[in-house]
Amino acid sequence: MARITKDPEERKAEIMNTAEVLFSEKGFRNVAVSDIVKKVGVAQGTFYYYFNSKEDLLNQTLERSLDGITQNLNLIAEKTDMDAQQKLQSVLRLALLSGVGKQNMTEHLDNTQDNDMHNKLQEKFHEKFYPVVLNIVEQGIKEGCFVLDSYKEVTQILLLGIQGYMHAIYPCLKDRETVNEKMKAIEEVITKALGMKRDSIHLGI
Amino acid sequence: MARITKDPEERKAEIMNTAEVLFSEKGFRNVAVSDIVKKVGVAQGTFYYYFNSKEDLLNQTLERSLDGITQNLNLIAEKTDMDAQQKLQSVLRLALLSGVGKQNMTEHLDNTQDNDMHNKLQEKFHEKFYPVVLNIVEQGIKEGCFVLDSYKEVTQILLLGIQGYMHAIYPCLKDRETVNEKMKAIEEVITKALGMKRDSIHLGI
Amino acid sequence: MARITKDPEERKAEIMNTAEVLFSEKGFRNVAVSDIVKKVGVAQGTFYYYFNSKEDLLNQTLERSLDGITQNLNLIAEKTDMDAQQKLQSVLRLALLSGVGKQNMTEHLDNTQDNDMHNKLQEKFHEKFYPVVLNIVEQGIKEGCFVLDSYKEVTQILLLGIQGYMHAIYPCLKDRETVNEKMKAIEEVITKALGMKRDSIHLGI
Amino acid sequence: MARITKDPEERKAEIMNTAEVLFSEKGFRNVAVSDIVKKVGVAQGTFYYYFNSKEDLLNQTLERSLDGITQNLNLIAEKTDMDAQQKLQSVLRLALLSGVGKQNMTEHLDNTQDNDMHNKLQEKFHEKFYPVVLNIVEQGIKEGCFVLDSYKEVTQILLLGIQGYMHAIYPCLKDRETVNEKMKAIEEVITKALGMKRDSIHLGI
DNA sequence: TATGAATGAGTTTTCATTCAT
DNA sequence: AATGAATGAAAACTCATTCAT
Repeated sequence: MARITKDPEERKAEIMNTAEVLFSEKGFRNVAVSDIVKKVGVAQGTFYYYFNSKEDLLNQTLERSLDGITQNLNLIAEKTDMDAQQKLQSVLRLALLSGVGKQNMTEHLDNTQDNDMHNKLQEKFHEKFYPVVLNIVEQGIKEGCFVLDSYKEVTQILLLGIQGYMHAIYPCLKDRETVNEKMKAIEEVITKALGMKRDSIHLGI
Repeated sequence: MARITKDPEERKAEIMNTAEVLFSEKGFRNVAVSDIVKKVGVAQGTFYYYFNSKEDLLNQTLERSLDGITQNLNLIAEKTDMDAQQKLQSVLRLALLSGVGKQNMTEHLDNTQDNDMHNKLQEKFHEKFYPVVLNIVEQGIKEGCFVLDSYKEVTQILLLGIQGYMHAIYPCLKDRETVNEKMKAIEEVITKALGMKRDSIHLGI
Repeated sequence: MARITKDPEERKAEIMNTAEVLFSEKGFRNVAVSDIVKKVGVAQGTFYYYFNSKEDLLNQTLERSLDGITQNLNLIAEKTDMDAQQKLQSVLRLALLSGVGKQNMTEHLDNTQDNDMHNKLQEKFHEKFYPVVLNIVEQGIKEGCFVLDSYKEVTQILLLGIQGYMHAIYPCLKDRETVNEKMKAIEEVITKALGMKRDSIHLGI
Repeated sequence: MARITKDPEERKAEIMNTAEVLFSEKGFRNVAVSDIVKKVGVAQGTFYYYFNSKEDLLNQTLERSLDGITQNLNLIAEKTDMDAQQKLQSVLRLALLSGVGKQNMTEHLDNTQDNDMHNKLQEKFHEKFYPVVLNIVEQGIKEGCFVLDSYKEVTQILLLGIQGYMHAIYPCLKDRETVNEKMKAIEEVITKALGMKRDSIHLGI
């Protein structure tokens, strides 16, 4: 077959894009490397020139897809003109919204199919997200607008709860009304658990 | 090979026990049916005499391993001589403690290995646990000792958060001190999120 | 389970009846011994008390289902008040008609599924049918109403042709009109190949 | 094991050839894919690189084995310098002769073993053969050298009869004498059933 | 960089049959 | 006559990965 040489970066991106689509359609486990290369139009071996393994591809794909959010997350966190509560609100909205986006990587999967990928995504997300939020919480405590004791642990519990909750309710998020209702619940837990004094944060759309 | 006939219940339990051990050692995906039967000392066919598939075995095993807790959970929930706060405390302690026990099914796994089983267990656990807790929360609201709005959602978020948290910190639960520290965090979230008036619940050991 | 003892013949017949139904529904290969015993309501072992093997069951079942026709076939063949042509006609009608009946043992099968059974049936049928027809043909030659040289071979070819043809067209035999049309073709071949002088035989309905 | 790369076409042919031999020796059902690859000396996976399934291999093998005849069949059918009777004779000889050759795919089988393959071959053969012969018969009717009514059906019956007959007598075809005897029978049926005016066709060797 | 043929271990599942009771 | 638990061989297919070119 004709040998088509491309810019390596381009080629790699091509593979990752295709994989991302296939993974979200059929689940990591159910997508064979051969499926990916077939769709991209390259040889089996080419894949292994760019990635060490299928697992490696998954990692890179997930990593890449979190990079965007992470950057924005950090941007917010570093703002000096926002108080902790404002930051928290922004950061949560961003995460929740993009979470919905990220969802497209997993939404078609019934549970059995592909927990691997979903878990990994969750985990990686938590890894990026937790430090940022923790930072904000610390700021909030210093500023006196959050009041809580085991703030590290509580923050972790809250984030994990929200993540799990979002995962559980994704299928139900059809209309704005439902979304807002769910968001209200999240607001409530956060507000109370962080011991916010003033008014609560607002996440609805 | 010598044909050893046993009481069906016994044989089935034998298989399930062995499977439980192997699953926790190597992960569901990494245990072949052939591994199980080899260890039990029966023929491959015998396995399929008792279970429709490997998946079926997993379901039954998990189900069985939750049965005990579920019963106790319900026992507590139905008590008439405990107020909501007492019930909640008991129920959480039970879950947390047994959760530690349940851990033996997953403790040896590094993360990559076996999300299938773990997720399924989580899910099944949540299915059993959530209704019970929800009931208690409703009771607490009626009794006036819990104060919160979106109680259904908040309860769900809290439970998922705790589950996720427990999962995340299992490797760290070495000494009583650490455990108590983590428990304190859980107490704090719960107490605040449910808007408990009086003193908080206590989960430490 | 309750042990229900029955008259052996009855029990055996019960199994054969059930098997016949299942075979015709799903094909010999696709019916497991366990399916049969389950439906009959006896134990696996009971099956092997009555039959040496699954194959044995098939043979006996087919044999039994051909016995009826064979008897009738012989009855006709032995008549002394019919000439060869009349006999041939009767015999063919009988076979064709019962063939349609026999069809219920194979009609639901797509070709891949179960040629074993069908071939065996065909073969057994031919074994019973051929001698009878051959006999009639010989009579016809003596009587002078059939004129042909290699009568043994020609008879065989004709019968095999008809069998194959019937098999091929079974799916099309919806209405009387179609049937008659097909029968006419059979009449034509027979009449010509056997070199019948007088008018032809008639098989339509 | 040493990795030996070959021209794909060659490798595929190699597999098909080996399969053809094994199938004819032991029957399709009784040949495992592992048998084939072992004999060819390639890995199991290699097989599935070239064929989608064992069934697929069978189809391709049979198809290939009919290709030669089919081409010759058509060549004859399209001749303009032969009358229908000549064509029919040529076509039948070709089929009968090659049929004997084709026999190597099934000759070692006792009846139980392998109807799948044989039926499929028969069917595929009929599919190719029937249209050609039908065409010739139509030509013959136009030319006036064949006289019959339900020519389509009659042709089908004749071909199926001959096919079945050939199958039945293969084991007996030892010497030229026997063959000629059987051929004579075929000639007779054909000649009579098609209502040939002039002298009959001749198939002997 | 890229190809694509080749690898081969690994897995679930089916089912006819046996046999101790 | 009947049970039903137990057997175990067999078999098709998958797919991540390798490697000679």
